[in-house]
Amino acid sequence: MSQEMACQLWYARCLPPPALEISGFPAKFVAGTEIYGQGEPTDFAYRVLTGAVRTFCILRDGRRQIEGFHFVSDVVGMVPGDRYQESAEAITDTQVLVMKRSIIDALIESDPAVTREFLRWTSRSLVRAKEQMVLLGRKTASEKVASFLLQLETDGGMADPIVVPMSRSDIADYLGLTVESVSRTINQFERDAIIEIVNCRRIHFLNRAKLALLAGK
Amino acid sequence: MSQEMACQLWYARCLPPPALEISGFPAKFVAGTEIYGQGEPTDFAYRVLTGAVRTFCILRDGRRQIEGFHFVSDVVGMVPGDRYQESAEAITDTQVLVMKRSIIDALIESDPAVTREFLRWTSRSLVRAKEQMVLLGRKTASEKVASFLLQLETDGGMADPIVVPMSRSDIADYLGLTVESVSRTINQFERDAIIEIVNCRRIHFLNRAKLALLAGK
DNA sequence: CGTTGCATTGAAATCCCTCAAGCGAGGTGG
DNA sequence: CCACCTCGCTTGAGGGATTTCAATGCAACG
Repeated sequence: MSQEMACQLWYARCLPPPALEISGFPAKFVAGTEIYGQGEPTDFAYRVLTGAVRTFCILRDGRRQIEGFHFVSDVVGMVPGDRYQESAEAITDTQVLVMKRSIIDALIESDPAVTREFLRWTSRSLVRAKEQMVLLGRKTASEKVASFLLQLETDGGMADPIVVPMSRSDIADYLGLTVESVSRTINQFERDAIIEIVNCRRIHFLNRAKLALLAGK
Repeated sequence: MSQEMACQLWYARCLPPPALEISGFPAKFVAGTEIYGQGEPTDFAYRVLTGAVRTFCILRDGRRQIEGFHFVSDVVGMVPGDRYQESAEAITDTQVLVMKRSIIDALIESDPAVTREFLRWTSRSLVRAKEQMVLLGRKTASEKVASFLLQLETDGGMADPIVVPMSRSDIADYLGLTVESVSRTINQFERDAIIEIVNCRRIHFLNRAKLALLAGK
């Protein structure tokens, strides 16, 4: 793999600093349960060991915007301020390493190498967030779903029939669409022979080039 | 002003580290001209001294997503990687302080206090970006425009009739709308006695509470 | 075998976009 | 100085992509 390619992947994943392999205690969250909630004190950060996590915001009337999906080795809850601005839930049964923020923060304060790692990580997360802003603001439903599928492949590091751990509803709230639109679009992709839906949680790419073209940019 | 309030503003503004008051040379950009372009090497960062700047991405077919507006004391071009992922243009005539990235990067490498400042700054920018994702993905046109107007007031630190330095087209591409929708919404706000349009670049708030309610969250 | 939750599909509605024209301020040249 | 042009903003009418509403299908589970 070329240097260039490695860099691309690094960008895509936004891998957290190795420093976050610091000591913590393991915990399990059953699918659908809350890991932390909007407004709670930011006492802990969580490294995903198995499973997958969603972070999201809820508007007064219940509309939900999923800000990101987080897979093995990702870290969630590492946000500034003393209250979480968003919530996090386990998508599937999930094991995490729970780390005290006070310890991490102390490490950031005391070890410049760690600080720099976090800065790199955060900067890349910011780049990612900006790409998502382009998707949300200016892409059509087809483009959104195509982008998402490709993103899922890179992020999950999936084998050929990629696994879709999240529900259609999660995908919708991540892409700024409705469940129905997501469903319709994915099934249209199958009719167009771009993908094959093995089952609703397992998708096989038939025409990656077409998908990439649709994803636009 | 309470500590709490000061913190809110700090969040809203995402002020860059004072370390970025490091030496550089001044430059002027006429309204509408490019400061840096997508794909160019990231040799410089720019601190806005006067005027306003927009950063944005362009899709193949010309669709544009404005990622942010940047006012006096903001810094643009401080992104990871060796190529800009986005472009930046002067909205009005703008004076900037041009700073060599190599110098800033060296400073980040050598001075832990500076590194921490940048980490805080980037983290807050990330929080801001996530809020924008909620806006783009889940808010209606009215909610988007209301949010924008309030945001403009906080960011610009404007007096009562707030100044709108950017065009309707810029606003549209920032909110994921069309020029027409922005225009219609703003004028509807005036008909509803929520704002008074002194002229298209100067708006007076008549009912801030209503506006905040509309902005949702 | 009924229940429950998620996914799919269809039909109708709606919000926002597209297209088109008019308007007004600012700049330019005759 | 004023006609004229240009560009950005506004306004209207119509259309379309996506949502909403509603119903059905389907797989997991007790």
